[in-house]
Amino acid sequence: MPEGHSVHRIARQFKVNFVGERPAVSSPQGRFSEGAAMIDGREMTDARAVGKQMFLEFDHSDWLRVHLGIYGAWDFAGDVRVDPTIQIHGYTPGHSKLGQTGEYSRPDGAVAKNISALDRDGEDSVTSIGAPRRARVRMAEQDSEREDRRAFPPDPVGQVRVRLLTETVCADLRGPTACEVLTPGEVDKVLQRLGPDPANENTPAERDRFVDRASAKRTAIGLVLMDQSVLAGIGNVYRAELLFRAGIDPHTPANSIDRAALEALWDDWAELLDIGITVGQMITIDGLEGADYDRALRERDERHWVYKLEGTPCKRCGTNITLEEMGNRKLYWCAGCQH
DNA sequence: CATCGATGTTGAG
DNA sequence: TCAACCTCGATGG
Repeated sequence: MPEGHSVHRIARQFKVNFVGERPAVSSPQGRFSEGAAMIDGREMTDARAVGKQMFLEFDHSDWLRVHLGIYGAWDFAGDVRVDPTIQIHGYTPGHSKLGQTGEYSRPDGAVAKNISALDRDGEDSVTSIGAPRRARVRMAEQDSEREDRRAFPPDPVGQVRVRLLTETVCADLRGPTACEVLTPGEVDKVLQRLGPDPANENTPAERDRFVDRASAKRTAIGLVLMDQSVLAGIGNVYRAELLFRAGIDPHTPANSIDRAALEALWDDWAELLDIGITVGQMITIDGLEGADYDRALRERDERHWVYKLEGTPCKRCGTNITLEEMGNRKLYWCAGCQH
């Protein structure tokens, strides 16, 4: 799925295109007709992401909670506005770059240099930022933007669980694991079961919350990082890549890891997440520039250290990358680099 | 064109 | 522990 970064991107798209509007809400597929009727025509007053969950608020009271699960996706259509803080890459024939992103500044004031490579004209790598334009924008595991010549609003394609529709924009949800209307109290209950999310609050206190929860567990750190009640938003890709970057063996019991090392994990996660939100790709190899960076945008193998690279030599030490099962998921790591 | 597998979670057993 | 959820790109014949 979409790990945490995608959900933050989608929430930003809702902020820009729907908050302040009174969308018509329906369930073309029918499986969410009752819930849709509860929020139909009401004003969307907030859009938030916490970990992998998104919450859309209506009339400052009820919330639509959406979890994309492993293959859920949102499709935006119509005159779609792209949030100025995010980039969307995709093949868009004849579509020149609409905006310059320049260097990308992080909340701490530092500048992530490898992002600046985006300001170049690319044949099939396009940075899309700017005014609303007629487009189809898919927000899922892999975001994309295409021209859209269909009439507006488009006929629902496939099983659309929810459609939100304003005069100018349409958002279709398909394949979610969760889609329900909640009261504020019910939302609180969900949030209580979620750990901190550095994209919402990256403070020493929040970092301590993570470190406290993690160091209370003797479970393998590879499992703890996937536990959404410890740290919200990490999935299978970021887990593998974060542990490689930290040089930590995924089997290490969390409670045997230094506080300082756990703090460093939080900091690194905050940084990777930030890049993921901005770029729309899980770029977990640092310092790529120019053609290398462009290649990383297109090819998964070029942006990761270990994920789905089993059997190939580690890019750092040459040891073959290991694949094993951990917690019903595939775990990729380098026995040469991670101890 | 059929089949597989996935960046996730829930809930039955 | 494992199937179900229900989508779709990648893979193979």
